[in-house]
Amino acid sequence: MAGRGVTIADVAARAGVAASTVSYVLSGKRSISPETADRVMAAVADLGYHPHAGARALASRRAGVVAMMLPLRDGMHLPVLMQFASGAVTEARRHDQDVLLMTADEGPAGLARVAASAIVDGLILMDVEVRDPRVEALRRLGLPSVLIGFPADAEGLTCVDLDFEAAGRVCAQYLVERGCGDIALLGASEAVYARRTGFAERVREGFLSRNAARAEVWPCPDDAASVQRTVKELLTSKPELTGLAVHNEPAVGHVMHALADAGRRVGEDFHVVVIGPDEVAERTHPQLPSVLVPAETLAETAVRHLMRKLDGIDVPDSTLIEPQLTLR
Amino acid sequence: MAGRGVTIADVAARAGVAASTVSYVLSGKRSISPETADRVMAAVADLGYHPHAGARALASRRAGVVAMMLPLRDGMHLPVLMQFASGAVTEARRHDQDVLLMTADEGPAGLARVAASAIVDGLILMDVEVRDPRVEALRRLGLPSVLIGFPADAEGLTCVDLDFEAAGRVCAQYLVERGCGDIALLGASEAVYARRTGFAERVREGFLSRNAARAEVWPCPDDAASVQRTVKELLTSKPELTGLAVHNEPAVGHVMHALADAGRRVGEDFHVVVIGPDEVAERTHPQLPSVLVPAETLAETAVRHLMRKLDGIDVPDSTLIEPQLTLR
DNA sequence: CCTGATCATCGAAGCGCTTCGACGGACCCT
DNA sequence: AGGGTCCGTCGAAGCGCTTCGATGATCAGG
Repeated sequence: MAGRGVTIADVAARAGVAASTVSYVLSGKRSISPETADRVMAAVADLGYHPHAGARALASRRAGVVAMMLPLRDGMHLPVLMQFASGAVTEARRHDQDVLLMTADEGPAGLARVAASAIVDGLILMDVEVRDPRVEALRRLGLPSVLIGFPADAEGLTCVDLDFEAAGRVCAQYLVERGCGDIALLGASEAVYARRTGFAERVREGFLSRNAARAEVWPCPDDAASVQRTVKELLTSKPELTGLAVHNEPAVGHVMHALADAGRRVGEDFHVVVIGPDEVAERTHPQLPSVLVPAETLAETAVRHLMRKLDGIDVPDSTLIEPQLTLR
Repeated sequence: MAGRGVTIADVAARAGVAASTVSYVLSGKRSISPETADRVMAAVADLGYHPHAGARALASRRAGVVAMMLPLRDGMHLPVLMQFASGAVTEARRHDQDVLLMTADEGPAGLARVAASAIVDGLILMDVEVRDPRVEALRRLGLPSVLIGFPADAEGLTCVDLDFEAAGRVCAQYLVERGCGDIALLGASEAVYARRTGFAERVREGFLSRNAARAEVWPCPDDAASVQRTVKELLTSKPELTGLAVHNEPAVGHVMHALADAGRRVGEDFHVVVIGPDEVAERTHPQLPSVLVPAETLAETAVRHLMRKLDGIDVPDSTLIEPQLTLR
């Protein structure tokens, strides 16, 4: 009934077996007769026994904890972060692991610390950038890890991310199916393209792959004035444009205004699709179809891959999650 | 330089001392001569030594980890949650502790598990409700803990929260200072009052304490129609009303529309103040002054209190954080 | 009925650390 | 000079678990 202070010896005594036998029942690493196993499990339940995490870590060289490093401070999109954290914790618990939360600003030193102190068995690194000092540290430390996102040099690393190319393709597809003639992708500002080339580039390529002849990609800053201007220029330069994909969260609202100002009726003679979180696509009138970053799935996949690696099972270096188009 | 696999014995050998001496240098629990200490610290740095967390936990009965249980799934206000997590991790690291992330849906069983496995030394429980099964478990387990929020029976527990009564008072004060004659508090729907009486009640009392004769409190659901109706009734029944405090996040936008419909010009002949997150108060035209839930401060205070408790130092059972009014 | 294999269980040896008691030397007091 | 303190350091004993090799017991095959 207690819990606090119950050791494996107590369980062993109550079940009338050796401590090692209890350990084997619990881990299943040697075969134990069903009768003995039952008696042990009953004792465990009676006493409310839980193995001491530290002792277990010391003896087995497995902490039963994985670290999750999140960019907790800056302008990351919050809902995505939460879904991610929630997905990771839930999946980890399914594998009987706990999750240690680290902030990205602990940086490489933080990684070195958790690796050396053996406080965690592995690591999930979120929001990896193209040039990320943590990536080098990771490689040096040899700590099993899974990254969300792709750094410039992913050699030998396990990475998971949304298949952004497919996302671009899905958006183009959607617009073409709606009968749009000319279509365009309104992207992020140049700055974002510069910072994480990979991901914006991949959306562009996917978008253009569908109907390249009549598709264009326009980068665009996200302030109201720039969006207003960009949309105006776009409509002028391509009079037959009737479909627009927007891969720029903060700009979505402004885009809708600019289209309304230009006399386009979205949902009727004009179509818009968003790459971004649900809330953004739901806050407009009319609500827009969207492809979202499936944070929960990403987290689950990352954790699952990490567990595999810890068990010495091979996982693919690179895993791309299929985008899901939500109609509204 | 290595890190992985470096033990205290390696450090001891390199510094030419006994392992226990290294331990004492690191913990400061016995006096060691400066020369020896220097040599040890040099060896630690050279080898990149970090104590093995499991071994340390086993021998010292201190894990160096605290758990943080968050409601990661449901409709909690996200920015608050993130600020909270970020504040807690940062403060914990200052005390050389790590943070284990748990979801509220692990419930009492989760608490029992982490307590019995000694994987954490203490616990921070966020978003405590008036009737919370975890609270009873906590008391039973005797795990050192700090709660954010006040359960019905806080006897013997350490709780931290915003001083909601002061928040109500500050809002009334603000309106009175703006020369408002009659003022009102538009509160949450009855349901919220029912769920966590404490906190809504306390705002009401604070609000009424300032100028009770000319102040009223109106509960209100948060859908557009209800808000529209409530505001209209309010303005009719109190023609001299020129100041309104809104303690109902989702309703704020609707309140502004209703006031505009009624011809009130907020910021000129009418004043509104919000109790809620910054984003809500910033999304209106004009932006509104507001009292926010200081998540980061709450988290830091909670962690600090927990550290104290772990060190056997007394902390107050109940700590109320002063509200801060942000003018805009 | 003996041999060798297989199965279920045990005991002991660590895992890397903290902590307690002990011990020699330096220092102070008389 | 002798006794008592205090200081700095050491060695050994565990913390609670896993894991390895060993040990009986059981059983099939000859």
